[in-house]
Amino acid sequence: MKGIDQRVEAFEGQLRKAGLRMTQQRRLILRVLAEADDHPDAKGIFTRAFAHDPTLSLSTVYRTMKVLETQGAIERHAFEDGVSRYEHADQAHHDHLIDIESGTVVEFSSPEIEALQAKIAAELGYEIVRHRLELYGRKIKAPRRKAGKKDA
Amino acid sequence: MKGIDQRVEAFEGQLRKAGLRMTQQRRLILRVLAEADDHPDAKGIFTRAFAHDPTLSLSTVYRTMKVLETQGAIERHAFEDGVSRYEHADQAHHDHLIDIESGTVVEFSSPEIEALQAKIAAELGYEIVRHRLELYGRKIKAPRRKAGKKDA
DNA sequence: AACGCTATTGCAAACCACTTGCATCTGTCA
DNA sequence: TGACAGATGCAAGTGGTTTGCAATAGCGTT
Repeated sequence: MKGIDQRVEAFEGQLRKAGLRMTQQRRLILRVLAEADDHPDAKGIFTRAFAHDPTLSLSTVYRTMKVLETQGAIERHAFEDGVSRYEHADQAHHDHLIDIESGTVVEFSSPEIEALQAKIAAELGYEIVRHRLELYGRKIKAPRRKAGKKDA
Repeated sequence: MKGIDQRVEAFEGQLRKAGLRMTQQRRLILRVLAEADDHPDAKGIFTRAFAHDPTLSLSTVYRTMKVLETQGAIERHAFEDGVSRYEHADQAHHDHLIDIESGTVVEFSSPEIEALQAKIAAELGYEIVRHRLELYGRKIKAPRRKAGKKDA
């Protein structure tokens, strides 16, 4: 991990500026998010945080996620399973490829696609405000390997 | 309209093959869908159909949509507003651009983007099963005058 | 045309993810 | 330290969608 504390700290300042408070709960949730390398949903975040503070409530998680989202600290995604999933927003823009068998989410980005999107929108008389691009696929079974390398 | 009855008829055969029945309700809902040129949600479909048959229930609409989807007769989309919206599936594949101000849905398709998606997925070791691409944007106000007063 | 089997329907209750009202608690800042 | 507005926990509420159940109605058969 790289600088979870700094992240939390930075966010605290951001909150202050908005007249909001840095509470224990928010600190905890922030930490959980910073440590997550997947895309957990509210319940998942709650579970992880609850382990550190059994007084935490699920509504606080939801409320916190809303605050974090409004502050631009996290991004919310709703994949096909319907629930909202979150990830911290301090990374470059990217889209997602979801493994329909394992649920694993892989991130990718494609400037070419983005450019095409903008072009298409423009042709239709629109300017893109945001977009949603999700690929649902399955792993391609490695086509017979010749020199026996163990696979990942 | 172009061949709503044929569509309904064709679907009836399809149902039969699956051991399912063509009921009045399904006929009605099918008709409503065929006549729709937008992307109505369950409630919308229900409202339109209810006007023709006040005994119809919302649960039947939901159940029917599920049947239709499984049979491949319609496609279900969940845009950002969260509710499921439907459209009949007898048209070419396309994606959607949603006007964030009016909610209007514009359809478009881009073989180039699809190609890029496949390429990206392949590079990640995946084959795409399906995808979701939605552009959210706002209409560009016609840039009539160039030098000077910005209206609004 | 009536029969019987079972898919389908309507209704109400259940679900689920998420939100909210309210009384209490707790950051923050003077 | 005190006061006040923001934040929390709990429970109840929402809104979209699903489901259990008894009644109904397609559809192949007689």
